[in-house]
Amino acid sequence: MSMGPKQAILAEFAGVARALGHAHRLELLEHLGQGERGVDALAARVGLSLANASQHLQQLRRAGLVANRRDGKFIYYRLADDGVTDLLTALRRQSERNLAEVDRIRRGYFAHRDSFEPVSREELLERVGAGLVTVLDVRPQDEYGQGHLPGAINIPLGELQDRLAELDPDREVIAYCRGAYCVFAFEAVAALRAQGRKARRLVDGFPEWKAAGLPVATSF
Amino acid sequence: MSMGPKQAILAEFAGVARALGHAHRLELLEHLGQGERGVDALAARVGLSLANASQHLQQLRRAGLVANRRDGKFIYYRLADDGVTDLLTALRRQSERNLAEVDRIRRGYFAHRDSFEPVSREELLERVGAGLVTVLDVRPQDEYGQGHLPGAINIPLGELQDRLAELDPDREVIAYCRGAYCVFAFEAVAALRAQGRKARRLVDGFPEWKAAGLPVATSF
DNA sequence: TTTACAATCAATTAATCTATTGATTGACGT
DNA sequence: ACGTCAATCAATAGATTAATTGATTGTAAA
Repeated sequence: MSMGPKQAILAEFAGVARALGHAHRLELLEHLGQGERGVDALAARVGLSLANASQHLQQLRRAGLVANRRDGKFIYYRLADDGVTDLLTALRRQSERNLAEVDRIRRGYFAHRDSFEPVSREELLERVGAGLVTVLDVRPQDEYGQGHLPGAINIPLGELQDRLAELDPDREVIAYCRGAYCVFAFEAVAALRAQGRKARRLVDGFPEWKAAGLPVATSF
Repeated sequence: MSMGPKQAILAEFAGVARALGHAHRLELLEHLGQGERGVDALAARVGLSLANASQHLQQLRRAGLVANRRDGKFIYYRLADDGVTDLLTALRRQSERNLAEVDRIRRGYFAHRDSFEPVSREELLERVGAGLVTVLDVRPQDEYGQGHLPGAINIPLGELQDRLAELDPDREVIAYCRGAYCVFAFEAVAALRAQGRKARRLVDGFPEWKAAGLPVATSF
């Protein structure tokens, strides 16, 4: 079964696409978009067995989408480059355009959908510059530590109720988390609004911010 | 087996990715990037049985990547929108970046690779504006008829040797065909150079030109 | 060395995907 | 109505992929 050069190249492309063709792998990539992670941590977050997560990660590696390094007895995975986030964004855009299904699911789940008009990255930069808003990172602390928006304060979603005092009541909050479909930012906005605060969420999340070449802060 | 909303959305995305995960479907999309096509014509060009092509096309349709219409007893398929080409471009970019394999295949096949530095769309527009170049479309006549670069002349690759007289020997030729991996443009450039002509190829091909929002001419 | 643990590997089963075959549907021309 | 042809549908066998289990490899600490 000989194949022309074009077919061979297309088969390579198809291999990359197939690597994206599984919800668990997309979720792994989403987490890796936050920064480097060990296999065990990834497995726990995505809810996979260790062996299963390992095998999915290896498929991603074979497709050239992620890379890894060993440090002591841990192996850390990361996205191969920022282009991966671009590809994921392209996939999301196209999927959103064509699949009413996505919208249906999201609307069905997030009750007050008019609450969720997202803020663009440009608008966020403007309003931060003018000192008008508080940027809130609702991801777990370790993800925040690995990289976050400059000036963002970190209150993981679970602690939000108890730490409301840390947020200036007179400033609008712009919340973000992992990505466009990370539930945390939606829920944070809902919770803050329930308290009478002004709150919106950033369009998509941290990986897209980083891939757009905007500044990133780290804190350790 | 209940699934959170995020998993459900990611499963939709994965479905779109999986639709791209087969060389035959990518080739079908490449042809559809040229314009509308009937099932039979597509099957013939890609080398599939009619039923097989039909089923692949239906998978693409379920993923929202293509649409179709009926005209008499024929059913014509087309790309759902220009965003599909963007997604394919993103997939190609990422694949190229990571897969040395692609380069190896291409270099193995196209002998004089230094001959093939591509011309950007911007450079082509500039040089056409200055009247310095002849734009050559080497696709089959019917694909040309369905849409081509403004001012391009159409000489299918097979007729190139016999119709060399139609090309001004003092002007450089910029050739293009279906896409970045369409063999025709490479071979046309090689053939023209073998005749002592100046020739280069356009980076990628017609669908990308169209997706970039640049003007398209049709002739029937 | 021994122990412990992170991660991978290997092997299995269940599920899904592919290509082919032959039957069926829908639309045109006679 | 009938035959024809484009395309889809339905059913199948073969191939590929996914998740689980238990064994194995590599590294660090006891």
